[in-house]
Parts: sequence; structure tokens; C-alpha cells
Amino acid sequence: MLENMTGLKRTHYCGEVDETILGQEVVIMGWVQHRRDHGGLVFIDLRDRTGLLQTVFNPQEDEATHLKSHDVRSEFVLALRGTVRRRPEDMVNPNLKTGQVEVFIRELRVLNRAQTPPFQVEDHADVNENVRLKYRYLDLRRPKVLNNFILRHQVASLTRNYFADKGFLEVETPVLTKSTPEGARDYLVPSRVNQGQFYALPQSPQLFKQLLMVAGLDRYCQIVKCFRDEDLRADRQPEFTQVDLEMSFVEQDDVIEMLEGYIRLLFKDIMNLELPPHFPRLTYDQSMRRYGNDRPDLRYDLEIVELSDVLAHSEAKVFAESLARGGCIRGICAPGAASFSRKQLDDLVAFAISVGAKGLAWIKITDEGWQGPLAKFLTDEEKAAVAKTLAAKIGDVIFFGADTVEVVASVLGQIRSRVAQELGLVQEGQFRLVWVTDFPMFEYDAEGKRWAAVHHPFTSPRDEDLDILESDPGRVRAKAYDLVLNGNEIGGGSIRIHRPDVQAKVFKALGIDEEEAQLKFGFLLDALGYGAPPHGGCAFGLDRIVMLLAGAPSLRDVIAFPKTQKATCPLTDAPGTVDLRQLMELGLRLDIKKS
RNA sequence: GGGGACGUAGUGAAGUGGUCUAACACGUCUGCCUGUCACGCAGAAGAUCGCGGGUUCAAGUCCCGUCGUCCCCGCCA
Repeated sequence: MLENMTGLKRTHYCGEVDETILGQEVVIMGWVQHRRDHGGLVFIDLRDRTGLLQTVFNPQEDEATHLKSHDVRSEFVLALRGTVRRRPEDMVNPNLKTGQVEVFIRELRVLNRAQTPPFQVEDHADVNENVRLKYRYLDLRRPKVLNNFILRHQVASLTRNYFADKGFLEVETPVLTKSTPEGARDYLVPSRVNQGQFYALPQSPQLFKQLLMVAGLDRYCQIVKCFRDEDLRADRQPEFTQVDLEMSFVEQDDVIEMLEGYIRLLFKDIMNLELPPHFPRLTYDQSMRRYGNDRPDLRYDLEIVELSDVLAHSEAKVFAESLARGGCIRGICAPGAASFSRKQLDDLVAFAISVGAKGLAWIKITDEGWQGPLAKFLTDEEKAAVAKTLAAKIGDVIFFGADTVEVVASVLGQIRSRVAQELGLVQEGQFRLVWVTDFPMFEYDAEGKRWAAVHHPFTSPRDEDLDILESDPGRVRAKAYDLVLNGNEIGGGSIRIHRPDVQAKVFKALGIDEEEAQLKFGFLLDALGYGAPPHGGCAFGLDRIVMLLAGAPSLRDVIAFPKTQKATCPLTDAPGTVDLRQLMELGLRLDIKKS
């Protein structure tokens, strides 16, 4: 019943058939999108990667072929031979790229049949994501899904071209490498020939690209898979792809300039958008103060404003107490938010609590005065001062955060983005890029009671802060920079340490003694001792960039075979158990606690 | 580790303790149809309401547990 292709060679993709080849005989191959049987005439829409094409089976032209078309069903794989004709004028389909023409079929071969698909292979079909992922090969047949991967290909291709043009060499770094206990959890791979020992899958090729700089390769770039065994989010997958690069004999601005050129090219070629030659910059401190995080969404204002001075003597208990404990009071003025319902405000308070606040004070400014739980505790002078500081007017709502500096920043930062969404301040198609610079070198890890690297331990401190590396590590700033797009960190990098003495000092500040440093990173320290050039680089999240350019809500939409939130794959059912024999070969025995 | 939402034919989804013997739409199957294109018309099949336990005269509906999916916090150098 099935036929082969022998003697037929595809002449055109479906999407290529148009008015320029009227009258020509074409051979097309693809999947049945839809069959419309009018008893006499039969229409079959054939689909391939390039689009849809209407084919016509007319019993008067070819009775046998027409008869054959009756047994065809959705998603059958066909080879069709026929003649391209212009459609009658009132039969043109403007929704189809090929809607001006149709192909009258004289030969039909069923290359393969298909079971009824679990969901309709159409853009408008609304399907549960788990079902889509289980049948991802069907999901990927849908044009909207496919388009994300065409876009992804374009981004990857432009990336390679751009960096190749700029003299970067593409070098592959190992996937089986050494576990580095700093940072994220590693995915481990047991070694059979070295029992009891493990490789780690790289969280990034960081150390290898630095070694390539020591080697004198000067400029390196790689589109590379990285792995982190941490809990997932919509914008976080356990394996993801980085555009990883490194340059020698550069300082921060050299790297930034190179990357600005790259991002400008992406937006120009893919989005047809002209970005400014330089992107705005914020220091980490500015960003934390004004936006509550280190990845500010600049598509809207709603800045966080310091109110500690203005409310220094406030009667309100929450304000007085947090100031007394060394915390702060900050506020956001949400223009026009007085239209929020009581439920909306209650939901915001609940949201604030869910992200770590003890509560969220708000005040509505109406023509009848200030309304809200805290309004009566504020004097007229305080109201005036608050209104002036926030430029608040009638119709606005002010949200107050009073707690430690960290909690206030984090909570108001999240309130800021939620309020912006609810007020409709986020416009589709806007792209706001910003560099965040001058990150702190270290942050105090209260749990481990030690200083930890904010970026990674190979990041160079700023020259002027070298002196306080030991005395005041919390104040040391790093030569590190993140690129933020619409509130998403899409890339980050730094100038690295190239001097062994500085690297040793940083390890010391991190509480890593010489022996431990030698054990974990000895090969890097050795390399730095053999003439490492000043160098720095960056890594971009390719998946995230594609996600944002595609306007997709999740990384899963731009990864061909992504994992679920529990890091499983509905298609392959990975991860899975293995045979006892496989474990024995590796010298492993399971010891799983049942809870 | 924690908070929240969801789970009903192949798919989407209605349902708020009592004709639920489970609506509707798409898909599937059968028949009819020569200009449709998310074709149309007539008919049919298809659901132990995620799983387990409980409350109740009565559970898709309420409660507890469990599994799965999603969103968020922690975590992600």
C-alpha cells in the first residue's frame, strides 16, 4: 500500500510554489495538513518546513488519482506531482503565502501513513504543554513552534559570523571535566576506568577559555552547552546554551563595545530595529537602590525612592521599628493606581508577603485625602514631604517598604514589576537594554559564615580596591558587568585576574587556603604563572536571547527538547533507572532514602 | 526546603453536594456534497472525572494523603 519515491525528485518546497512558475510541472513532498472532500473535487493542503500549498484532485482530469486521494488522512506523508495553476480570482486565499496558486495533481504517492495525532497540528490548537513535549516531533510541525527554531538558527548563525569577522577562534572545550564545588551544583558523571571518581558537566567553560588566553589564542568564542543542577524556572533549564567568549589585552570598555556591536547586529538583522551605539549603564548600587534588583526592567519608570529621612520621626510603628533596627523606608509611586480594587491591593500585599515582606503598606491619594491602613499615622508635613519626594498626585497609590535594606529592595523590586504589569505599563515590542556594572566582589554567606564570590573567584577586583581586599572585602567592587534586556539578565562577564598574586589574595579572601586552591584550581594558578595576558570576556544566554526576541514566555519554547520543572523529559522519560550491571561496572551502589 | 494554581473523552473545556445515566467545541468514524481553504450537511462512537482513603443517605463537586504539570520564593560562582 505504501509507495516509494523512486523516479520522483522533489522540485520545490511547498512555500516556493508561486505565480512565477505557472504552468510548470512540480513535484512536492510533505505532510497532509488538511483534506477537504467535496465529493467531486478534493483539496489537500500539503505542508513542509516552508509552508502550506493547496493541491487539487479533479475526477475529470485524473480519475484514478482522485479516487486515491480519498484514503489520505491528516499527517500522511505524500509525494505529489502536478501542474501549477493560477487560482480563479475569487478563490485566492490571502492568508496563505501560496494563496495565489494551486497545483492540479496527476500523481499521488503515499510515502507513509500516520496515526491520528494526539492533537491537531495547527497554530490555533491550544494544547497542554506536557502533551506537546511528549509528542514534540508533532508539536514542532506547527509553524509557530517551528518559527522559534528558525529564529534560533538565525541568531546562532549571526553570532558565529559576527565573532568570526572580529577575529575570534572557535574552540571546543571539554564536556567531561572537573567538579568545582564553588557555585551551582554540578551534574556528575561516574568514571568507569577510575572507579569512585567523577567527571562534572561544565557549568561554563570559564577556566578553559582562560587557559586559551594563556595559550595566546587571543580571541575565543564558542556556542556551548552548559549544565547546572539547580531548581528550574520558566527562564532556567538544567542544560542551556551560552555564547561564550574571551578576549586578551582588553579592559572592560573594550569587551562592552564588542558586545554592543553584537547585540546591535542581532536586533538589526532579526528585528529590523536600530539600537543606539551605546547602551545606558547603571552601577550595581544604583540599580539595587532604584529598581530593587541587579536586572532592572527599564521599559517603565516606577522607581523606588528613599523615604528614610522624610519619615525619620514617623509615628507609624512599622516605620519607626525598621529604622531603629538599622533598616530603611522606601516607596514607589504608582501613577493612576487609585483605580485598583481593594482585592487587587490585598493581592499585592499577599504577594509581598510571599516574597519575604512582613507586609506592604499602601496609601491611595484621592480627592478626599489619603486613604489606607497607614494614612492616619502620617502628619500633614510628612504627607507633603512624601508626596513631594515621590512626585505623587491625586489618583496615585504609594507603596511603602520598611525593613532591612535587602528585604525592602527585593520586595519593592518585585512589587514594581507586578504593578507595572497591572497598570499596563509594559508595551509589547519594546526592547530596553542596560549594562549593570561595578558589582561587589563578594557577598557574605550567612549560612556558611564566609565571603562568597558574587560573580566567580576569577573575576578581577577594581584596581583601586586591591588594598582593601583583606581589610574590607564587602566594599571591594569587581570589574564585572551584566547586560540586561527588559528585566532579564541575558549576559554577564568580567575582566579576569591574570596575576597569580592577585588570584591568591582573592582565594584567601574567600577562605580558600593554599592547599585547597592548589587542589581545586591548581592548573589555573599554574597557568597564570606562565605569562597570562590581561584578559576578559563574557557569556550570553543564547536561549534567553532567542526567547526574548521570539516574545516567548518560557525557555521551553525555544529549546527543541526541553526538560520539565522537575528536570524530566516527557518524550524520552529521562532520567531513568539503569541496570544493576551498569552500576556494578561503575563501582556504584544505590542508597536511596525513602521518606 | 517553602508558598500558590491546576488535573473531567484523543485535544480544549463546562461543572460550586441530589435527573451527572457528565454539557459544549475541535478531532475521529460512516454517509452525502465539484471551489473549499479552521469547507458544509446528516448521523455515530468515544470519560471507571489523575490515583488512594475519608466525610455523607448521596462526592466530578467537601476533607486528608499521594502522583503529575505549571508559576513563584529559597537556590542558580
